[in-house]
Amino acid sequence: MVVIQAIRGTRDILPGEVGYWQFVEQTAREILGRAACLEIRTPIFEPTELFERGIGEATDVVGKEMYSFMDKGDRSLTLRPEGTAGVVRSYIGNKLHGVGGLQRLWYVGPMFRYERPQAGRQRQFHQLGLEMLGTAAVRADAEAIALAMDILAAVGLVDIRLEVNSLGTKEDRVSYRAALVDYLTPYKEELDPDSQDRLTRNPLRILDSKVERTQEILQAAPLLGTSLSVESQQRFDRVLSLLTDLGIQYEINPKLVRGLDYYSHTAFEFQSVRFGAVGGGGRYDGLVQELGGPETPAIGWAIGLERLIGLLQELRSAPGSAMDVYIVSRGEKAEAQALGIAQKLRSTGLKVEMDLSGSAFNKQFGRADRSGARVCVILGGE
RNA sequence: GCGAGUGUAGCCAAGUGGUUAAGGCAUCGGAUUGUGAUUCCGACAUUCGUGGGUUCAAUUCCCAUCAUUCGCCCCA
Repeated sequence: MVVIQAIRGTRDILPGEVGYWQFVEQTAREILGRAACLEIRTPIFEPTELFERGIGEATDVVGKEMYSFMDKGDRSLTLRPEGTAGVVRSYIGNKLHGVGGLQRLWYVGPMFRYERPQAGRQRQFHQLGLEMLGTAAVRADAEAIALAMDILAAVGLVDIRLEVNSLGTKEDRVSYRAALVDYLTPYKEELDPDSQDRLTRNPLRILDSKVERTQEILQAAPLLGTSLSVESQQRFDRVLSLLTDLGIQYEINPKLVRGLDYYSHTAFEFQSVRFGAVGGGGRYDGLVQELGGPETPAIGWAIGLERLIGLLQELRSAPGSAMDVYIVSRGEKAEAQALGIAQKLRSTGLKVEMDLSGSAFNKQFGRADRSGARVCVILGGE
């Protein structure tokens, strides 16, 4: 028999690890719930077109990482590569904007990208995300960031660096894009091949190239900040000042450009040493309209749970719950009684494990000890 | 999609072109023992990811394939 194995890039979250997941999810649920955020559960697959229109066809996520397939009705479907597009689709389709303006929606669940697995990267991974739809308030930007930082801190990740930047408006980016292309074009031959390609396709992404020579060239390049309109700059300053008021440390990274097309104004990432970004987000004022909804400003973020938990595992052991009682029994009569007693104790709220082996007492005691139960019930005699 | 490494039991892991593939941990069975600890005995890979090739002979050499790890691209 050939053993069937998990699909490449997927993995099982085994019982020994699942405590971390429950802990993180519960922490997030509490913090977000206290902030009037409502959970939303959307399908894990959507029409391919949703992501093409929402995320942007020029992005790598859409261009080469989508997990797409045709269904029996000849429709092109895609396993969601991120959460925002689906939430926005739902927001529009269910007319959630009619419910009274602002919606703070959060979600957690699997996402899929067809890539080579690597440290901190899988084909199926999980994200926790928040989308605040229907507000352009500067305070919303700070609130969204603060909630994410609260969650990271509450699970114990204190050495996460917050990087922020402003991408300005669409118009700001158009003018910046032109300025950047003007600057880089004379150096075209010296850029790495990827960046040369991006020069026409997606110039802003050249900014976070890791190629040394490319970064040298960028030293003197114009910065996004210089192309911001006065209004955009003022808006950014107000966001920063709110963060400062909240005591949230941040670093401005003028080269921070997010990978998806829909961002504008505030963009941010939560950086770790081991994985790079464990999460990130930003404002996406144009997306809802882009997908056919009413003009709706919005901001959101997502955190990668595999990465978050990977960091957490270095800091603490798995949150778990030992049994309260371990029941040992030997002999036909005692064994028959054991089950009834176990059920009775469980009905009172105790966590009870029953030994089913029927082996010698000292063997059962050994297991009772290792179970971590505080009490051992012994049934049967010699 | 590209580059490099790895693939021997639940886990860690030695090993060699040729009779029975070390060892440790864990597990299981049993014995001893007034502590569930220790000690002792026993069990636990017809087989070395899979398929093919070279060879008189391959776990060991070659090829392919799959998986996995790390890096690039990109991102969570």
